[in-house]
Formats: sequence, structure tokens, C-alpha cells
Amino acid sequence: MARSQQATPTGYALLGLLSFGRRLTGYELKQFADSSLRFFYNAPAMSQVYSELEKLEGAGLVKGRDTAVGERTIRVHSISRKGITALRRWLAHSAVDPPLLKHHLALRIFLGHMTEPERLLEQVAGQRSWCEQTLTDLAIVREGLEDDPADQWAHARMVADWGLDYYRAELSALDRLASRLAATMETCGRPQ
Amino acid sequence: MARSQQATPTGYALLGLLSFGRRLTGYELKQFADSSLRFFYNAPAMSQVYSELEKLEGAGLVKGRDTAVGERTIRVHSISRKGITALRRWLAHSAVDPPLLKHHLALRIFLGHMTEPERLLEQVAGQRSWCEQTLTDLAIVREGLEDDPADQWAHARMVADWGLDYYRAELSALDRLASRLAATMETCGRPQ
DNA sequence: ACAGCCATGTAACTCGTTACATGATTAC
DNA sequence: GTAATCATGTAACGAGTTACATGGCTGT
Repeated sequence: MARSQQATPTGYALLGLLSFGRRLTGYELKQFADSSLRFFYNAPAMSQVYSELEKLEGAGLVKGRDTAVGERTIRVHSISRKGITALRRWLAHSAVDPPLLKHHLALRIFLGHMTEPERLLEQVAGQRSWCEQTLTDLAIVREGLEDDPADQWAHARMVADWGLDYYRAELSALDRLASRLAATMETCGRPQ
Repeated sequence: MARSQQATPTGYALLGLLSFGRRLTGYELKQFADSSLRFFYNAPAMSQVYSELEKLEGAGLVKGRDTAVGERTIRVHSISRKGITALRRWLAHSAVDPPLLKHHLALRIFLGHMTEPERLLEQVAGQRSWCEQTLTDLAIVREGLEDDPADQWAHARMVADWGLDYYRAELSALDRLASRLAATMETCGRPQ
């Protein structure tokens, strides 16, 4: 029967955010994604959030309800029973693809023979700042997750800690790279 | 002036592969990508290699030449002078985007409250095998890179070693995750 | 003879982005 | 009042994939 996928991975990711049980506007869902998904799974653009929500609603996996808020109405979304079933099925049965990585800095290093070494070091430094910032952001998110081992955020904490590991490793790999680059510059630098 | 990009990042990545100086068919270029780019920058599909080559040639960054090989002709490609300039400029002046990551396993963990813990552990194990395999593949590539510190492969070796760091860290992060999941299963497992 | 690799593409589609457009509400 | 944030979309495009189609060459 293998009916074709009801949603894309990003669609399921958003459905997953709704599976925590809150009723959210598209805007809020985007904020949620930016403080969770973002660290391990490229958060979708605002416009995609809306279009995915439409698709999910079309497939009956999400319920949207127009709600009066003062003068205007906003649309809040929640996962449907069918959505929960579909999500569970997807999580249990679909293949887990290997991580997709596009490491732009690594590409720059790889093509280092076409770049000034000083420029390369700058770019490594830039990446380092970004990585530190991300680590700080993630640490804040992690602190915001209460430590009740029985609640529904237990897995979120695991992923957050995994992410802290991940970005710390990234940071030290970056540092090793930088010292190696620096060493090469001394050894093989401009012939004086 | 900021003339619009002459190529996409993937286009430049392929151009970069040609910057090592070999004359390659599209097919060979794809193989090269699969043994280098692949470890840090999603290697393009065969069909995309051909279409990017066309675009690069259209922009004058690559020269293609039909070459007789026995009965038939194949098309070999090399980087042009203009291509070298464009690549150097791109490497030096374009912004280095942060790494793009879609970690499908992390998403599965994050949504762990919707999955059987046993299933989750299986998926972690699957990821672990993939990671080990990738590490093995990369180690072989690394061995194939001669250790002359002055040659054009010096940076390739740096990236390879960076990659070994990266995948080893991924592996241990995975193991920490697995033991934590196992611990949770014991503590909070099925109420007997 | 047959399998598997070398070699080159086309067509259709999906996923996702940026830029644009609009307007209400809230904080200062 | 005015800037930031909340809120919702549309349109055009770009990047990348899978599936399909073709055929020569190489080793057994």
C-alpha cells in the first residue's frame, strides 16, 4: 500500500513541534523552531512554516482554528489525532538518513591552495565566533529546560546535551585547524 | 558593481575540484567529489555535475574539450584562467556561511516522546554503523594523501584530519547518547 | 554472452529561499 | 508618534533530487 509520504521531513519536524501539545500560531511555531530545531536541523523560513502548515492541515494532520484576539483573529494550530498517528508511524518506520552537512568553511580550507593563508585564518576565526555564539545560545536553551526526568522534555534535554558536545567538538576541531594553518604559515611561509 | 554570482556554491566546489589541475570528464569529477567533498559538503548528484559543468562553461570558467578515445569521443574539462580568477575572488570575498546541518537522528531523539525507546536505540545504533563506515572510508582517503608538506594537497590533508576529528567526535557523542537512553529505559522503563 | 562500469544527458518534480506586500498591536 | 514585534501570506526563483533513457567499453 505504501501510500506516498504525507509530509516532507521538515513537515514532520514541524508536526513534531506541535506534538509537545501547545497550540501555536505560525509565527510562534517559527520561534519554537528557531530555539530548538535550529541547533541540529536547519529551521525553515517563515514562509515555509506557513506553507507546511497548510499542507499538514490539508492532509488532516493539523487542526487550525481562527481565534478572536481583541479586534482581530489569529490562527492557532494543534496536532490532530491523525497527526499523532502519522508522526508516530513516520518516526518508527521511515529510514533515518545520514546527517546532511554542508560545511562551507571546510570547503574553503580544502581549496586553501587558492587562498591567501591570512584570509583563511580570518575565515576560521569568523567560524569560531559563530560557533561560540551558537554554543552560548544553546547553553541558554538548555538551562531553560527543567530537570524533571519524567517529563516530556527529557529527550529535548538529551538532544541539547548532545548539541553541546557537538559544538564543543566543533570548536576544538577548529582550534586544531587554526594552529595547523598557523604552523604551515611559519614553515612554508613566504620565502624571505 | 557586485555583479551577481557567476555560480552557486556547489558550482564553485566543482570548479575548486578542477583547480587541482587535472582534466576530468563529468563522470570522473563526480568520483572525485565522492571521495573528497562528500565528507564535509554534500556531493552533488551525477546529473547536477553535468548541468553545473554546462553552466560553468557558459560563464567561461571551465573549458570543455571533446576528445577521441578509440571510437568515441568523451568531453574532458579543465579550469580556465578566468575560472581561476573567479574562484580566487569567491574564496577571498564571499561570506562564509555557517555550516548547514540536517541531523535526522537528532530530530528523532528530540521527538523521542513519540517513539518506543527500543526503536530509538536501534536508530542510534544504525547511525553509529554509518558513522564508523564513514570514518573508515575517510581514513582510507587520508592514507592515500602523500605527506609532502609543500604540495597542493597540504590543505586536503588538513581537511581530512579535521574530518577524522569530526566523525570521531560524532561517534562518541552518539555513544554518550546511547548510554543515556539506556539509562532512562532502566529508570523510567515500563512500570513492571 | 553477460555483468558491470564508463559516459552523458533530459524531464519532472520537490524542497526551500528571498523578496515583496500588508496591516495590527505593543512598548517607549 | 514611531519603532519593534506580531502575524500572515504570495510570487518568483534557485538548488538539488530521482527516474528515465541511451549506448560504448571491459573483464570474465
